[in-house]
Amino acid sequence: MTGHDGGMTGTGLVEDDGGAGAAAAVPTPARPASISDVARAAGVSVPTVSRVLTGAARVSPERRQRVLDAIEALRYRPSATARALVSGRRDQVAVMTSETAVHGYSTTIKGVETAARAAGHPVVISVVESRDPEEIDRAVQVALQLPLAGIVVLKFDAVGVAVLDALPADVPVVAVSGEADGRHPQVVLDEESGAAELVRYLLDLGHRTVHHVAVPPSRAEDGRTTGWRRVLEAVGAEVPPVRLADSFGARSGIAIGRELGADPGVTAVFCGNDEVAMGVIRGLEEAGRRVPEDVSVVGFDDHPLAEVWRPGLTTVHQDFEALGERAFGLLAAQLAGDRRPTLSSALPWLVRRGSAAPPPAAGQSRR
Amino acid sequence: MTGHDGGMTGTGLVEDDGGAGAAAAVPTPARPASISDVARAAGVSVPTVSRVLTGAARVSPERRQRVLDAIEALRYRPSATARALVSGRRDQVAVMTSETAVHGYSTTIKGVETAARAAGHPVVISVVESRDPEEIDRAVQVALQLPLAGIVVLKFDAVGVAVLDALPADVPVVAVSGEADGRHPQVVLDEESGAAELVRYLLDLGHRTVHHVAVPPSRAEDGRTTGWRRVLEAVGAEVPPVRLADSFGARSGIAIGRELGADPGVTAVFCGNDEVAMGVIRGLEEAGRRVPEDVSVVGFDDHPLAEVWRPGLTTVHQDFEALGERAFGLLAAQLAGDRRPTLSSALPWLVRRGSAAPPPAAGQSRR
DNA sequence: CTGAAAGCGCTAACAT
DNA sequence: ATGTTAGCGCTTTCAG
Repeated sequence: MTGHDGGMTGTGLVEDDGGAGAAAAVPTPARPASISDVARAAGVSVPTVSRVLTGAARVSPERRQRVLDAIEALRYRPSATARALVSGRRDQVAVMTSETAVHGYSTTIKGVETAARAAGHPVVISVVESRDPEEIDRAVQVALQLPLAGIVVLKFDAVGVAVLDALPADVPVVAVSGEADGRHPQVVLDEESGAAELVRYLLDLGHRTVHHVAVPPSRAEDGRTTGWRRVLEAVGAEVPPVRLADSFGARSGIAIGRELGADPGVTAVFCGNDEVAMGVIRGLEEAGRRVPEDVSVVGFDDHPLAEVWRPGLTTVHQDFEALGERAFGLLAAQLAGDRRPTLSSALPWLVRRGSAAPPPAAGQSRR
Repeated sequence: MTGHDGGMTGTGLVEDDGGAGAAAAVPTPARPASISDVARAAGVSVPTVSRVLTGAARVSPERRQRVLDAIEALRYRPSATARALVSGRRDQVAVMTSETAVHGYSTTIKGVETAARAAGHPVVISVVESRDPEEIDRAVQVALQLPLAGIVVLKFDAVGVAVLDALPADVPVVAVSGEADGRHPQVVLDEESGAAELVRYLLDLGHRTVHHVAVPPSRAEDGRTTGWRRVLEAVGAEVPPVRLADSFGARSGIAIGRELGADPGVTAVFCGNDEVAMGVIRGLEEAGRRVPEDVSVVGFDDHPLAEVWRPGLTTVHQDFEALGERAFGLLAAQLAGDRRPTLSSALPWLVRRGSAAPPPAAGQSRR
C-alpha cells in the first residue's frame, strides 16, 4: 500500500492539559452517569427512569419532568450494552464484504447504511479479504459476538459465497447479488438480462460477434457472462473465448486491451465492469485502434466516471444503492417475523453513450 | 437516487421449512449456549470457564480441556455485550463521516477498518449527511450509546468539523485531515505542500499562472487552495479567482471546463481533486481545447482511474489508506494511555503523467 | 488452582 | 402510577 517515498513526519505538538487554564470548574467524572445516578438525582426509583426512557409505561408528568431534568443535568446516556443484555434485543447490522472501496461494493454498503440508519440500526462493517477458511471463521466469530440484529452478506464474489456458507442458520441473514441459493432472502440485480441487452445492442449495430472480458466471478460464471453467451448462441454467432481480468480495477484491462487490439477480428468488446472497460479502451488505443471507430467497447455498472470518460462509456446501469436499501428491507422484514426466503430482483438498464458504434465498413473486419 | 424505470420484481420463492426433511436431529436451541451451560456441561464453575476463555488465570490442563470440549460441543460463543457490561471495556471503533462512496473517504475508511480489524476492533460506520444540528446530534447520541473504544472523525469537509464540535470531551477521538485544531490527536496529509509542488511544476513548465477549481472545503479555504495561492503570490504571478466545484464529482467539473475553455488566457488548471479534473478536461475538450497541447490540467489525490485516463492525469498522490491506518494508530495510542494531542502529518507526492505540458508557443496564450 | 459471591446498567415481571 | 425484586451473561474480587 505505502512503500513509496512520501516522507512521514511524526510531529509532537505537545499541549499541556492542566495548564494555567481558564475555568477549572468541570470535574469530568471518570465514570459516565448511570441510570441509578439519574434516579437518585430525580428522587425516583430506577424503573421509573427506565419507563420515561423507553415509554414502556406511563409516568406522572411531574416525576417525568424531574427525570428529564436529571438526565439533562447529568448528561446521561443510556448504555446500549446493558439494554441489549437485559432485553435480548440486538440492533446492529453487520455488512460482511470482501471490499469496501470498489464502486459496486461501496455504493451498496452506502445503501444498506442509509436504510439501516433510517430505521435506527447502527451498521458495522466486517471485511473478509480472502477465502481462507481461518480468516472467514475468525470474521464470523467476531461478528457473531456483536449485538447483532442481522447480517447482510455481499455476494458479488467468491468470498461472499464462502462467508454465507460459514454463517450459522440461527442468525437473520440476507444475501446480496450472485446466484439465488434459496437458503436466504436475497436481493439481486438481473445481470443476465442487462448483459443480454447490451450484447443484442452491439449485434444490432452490425457486429458479427462480441468479445468478452470478465471480472472475477462469484461462481464458475456470473450473470454477465451467461447473458453474453446466451445471446451469441441464440443468434448463432461465434462465441470467442472469455478473457478474465484479474481484478475489478482498470489496470487489469490495459494489457487485455492491447492484446485485443492486435487481433483485427475484434470489433466489439463487452467488459465485466466499467473500470475494466476503461482499461481496455486505453490498451486498445495504445495498440493503435480507435474507439468506437475501429472497435466498440461497452462496460457494466454505470460507474460515476463512465459518463465523463471520452468517449462516453456505453454501459448498463446498476442501481447499487437501491440494492443495498432493498437488502436492509429484506432483513427488516425477516426481523419482523417474515419467515420464507424471498428473492427480490431488479432490472438494470442500458445507457447508450459514445463508446459503441457500428463496426468498420463490412468485410474490413475479417481481412 | 432511484426513480428511473428499471422494473422491480418481487418474487415469492417460498420454501417450506419443516418439510419431509432429512435428519430431523438438530433441535436448534432457540437460545444460544451461555457460559453457565458450558460450565454445567464441563462440570466446572462459571468462573473457571471464564478463566479459560480470557486466560486471566491458570486452569488445570484436564479441566481446561473439558471446558474446551464443552465449548465446541455447544457451539458456544461468548457474548461481547455481557463482557463489555461487566468489564467496562468497549471495543468498537466508530467512523463518523459525511460520505462513504467517494474515493478519499472510502479508501480512508478502508484503512481504518484494516488496522482496527488487525487489532480486534469491530468498526461501525456512522454517516452524517449534513450540518443540520439535529442530525448531528442524533448521530452523536446513537454513536455514544454503542460500546465504543473511540471515534475516528473524517474531517475532509465542513460536516466533519461540525461533528467534532458536537462530540463530548470524554470519548477518545481522532480527527482525520483538515486543519489541525490541537484539541484532538489528528492525522493529516500535507495538502498545502502537495499543491505547492504541483503549481511549481506547472510554473516551471512555462505557464504564466495557474487557474484553480476548488472542491468543497472543510473551512474557508483548504490546504490545496492555500498551497496554490502561496506559490503564485511568492513568484508574483497573477492569482486568478477561484472557481468552486459544487461537489467532489466529475460532473461538477464539466461546466467549469467549458467556461475555462472559452478563456484563451487559461493555459493551466489545477483542480481540487481528480474527478473534477476529469470533468474539467471533458468540458475543455467540448469547448475545443486540447489537453495538454492547449491547456494543462492537473488533479489531486491520484484516483485509481487517473492513470488510465487519457491523457494520464498528472496529480499528487495521497495515501488515504495509510491515512486511515495512522488514524487508528493514534486512537490505539490514546487508548493505551497516551494523553497529549498528537499531530501526524504525511507528505503526498507528485505523479507526472501526460495531462500537463508546456504552454502553447509564447505569446499565443495572450493574444 | 478453584468455587462462591457480588455486581456491571438496565428492563421485566410483580406487587402495590 | 410507582417501587421492589429478579436476573440478562459475564468478569472480578475474595476465600479457600
